[in-house]
Amino acid sequence: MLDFAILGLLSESPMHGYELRKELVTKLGSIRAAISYGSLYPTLRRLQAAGLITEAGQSDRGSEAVPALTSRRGRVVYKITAEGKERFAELIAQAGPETYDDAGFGVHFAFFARTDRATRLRILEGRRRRVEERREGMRDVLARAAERLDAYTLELQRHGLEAAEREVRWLEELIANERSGRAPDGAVKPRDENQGG
Amino acid sequence: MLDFAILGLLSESPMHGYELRKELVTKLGSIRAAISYGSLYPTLRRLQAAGLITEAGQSDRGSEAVPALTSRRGRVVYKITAEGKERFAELIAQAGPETYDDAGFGVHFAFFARTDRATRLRILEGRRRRVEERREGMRDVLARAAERLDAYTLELQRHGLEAAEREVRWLEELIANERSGRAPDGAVKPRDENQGG
DNA sequence: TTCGTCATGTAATGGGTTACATGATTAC
DNA sequence: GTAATCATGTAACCCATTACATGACGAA
Repeated sequence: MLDFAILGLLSESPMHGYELRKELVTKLGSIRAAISYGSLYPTLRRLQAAGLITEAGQSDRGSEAVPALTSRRGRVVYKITAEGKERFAELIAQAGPETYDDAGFGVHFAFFARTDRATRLRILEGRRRRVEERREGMRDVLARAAERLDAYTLELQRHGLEAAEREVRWLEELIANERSGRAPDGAVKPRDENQGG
Repeated sequence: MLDFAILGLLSESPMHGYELRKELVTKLGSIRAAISYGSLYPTLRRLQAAGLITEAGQSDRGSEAVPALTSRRGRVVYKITAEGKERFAELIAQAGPETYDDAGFGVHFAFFARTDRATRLRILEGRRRRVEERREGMRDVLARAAERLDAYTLELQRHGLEAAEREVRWLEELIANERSGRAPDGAVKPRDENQGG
């Protein structure tokens, strides 16, 4: 999941770890808390060791003046490699069971702008089915075990059920939009969805 | 979290692992998926080793002597001990930061029927604050970074924001009910109709 | 010079999962 | 007597967290 998100962000532009973490918040803030450094930095090293990302040096991207000379420590800017792009393309094309849970779905959705429509549809439909199953489970409990459950437990189930129903409706809308060729904001999408750097 | 839930369920009635897992689903199904056996059974052993639960011995199904030798398979019914009850009382009285995230809040809420009102209020208010912070974060992103984000990322944020707003309203209702001495099932509480479209 | 923020990193740990492996009970 | 389900258990792993530790750098 982290691999996926990092590759995705670095394929938009080179960044250092600290910055990456902030971008992760703006991109995935609605589906998970900020990633910890204890997770982020080892992951960057691992991706680098695997040849999927590489240190960019300081030349490409000057939002500000980069300190001319730093000794050992200092910001390390990473950029994605050709292999990394390949790997990201593989990940973004996946649409299996692991793509339907909260985390997997969220990350995939966050990169839907660079996912082809057929894959988007498969993911949305898989996710819908998954949420419908959860919804049915909760309906079952409410129908089957309501009497022996206390008021708070019931309220929790009702709230969960409502959230599931709402998500299913949301997904149906998104699916309908995909089928009719609209972006989620209702605008008709341009033919080419690739974005420049 | 598992410890908490297991102690809570076993303090209602003795159960074996498999049964416990099913009860966990009906009690916590709205906040997390079913627990795996690879997590459940080792936890039971650990709780037993810690003296918080103990084997209830004779089965409720009338099977007699336990085969003393090699394979001691078969259902193992556990019940809570006095120490376990104490521990559960400690856990249920907690209302700290760890009680405000999704998992912690959900489990605590599921046992609200056995939590005193002051603690319920502290937890609900702490949770509300936590969700409000998330909500503000998402509002911030939408206000600050909307232009440079694609339609799907924005839709994800909007959906997350809406969910957070909804949860805050739900919590406010619950808090108001607690303050006026009503249970969430509407026993005394005049409950609104489900809002329509 | 001390504080706050940016920035990177390691060690220990945690709380689970999946895959594997087997035994006991029930329905046919 | 066998298939399905109930029931328990272990080993290996995974993906992250917290706590700790260092260091650069600008501003008060």
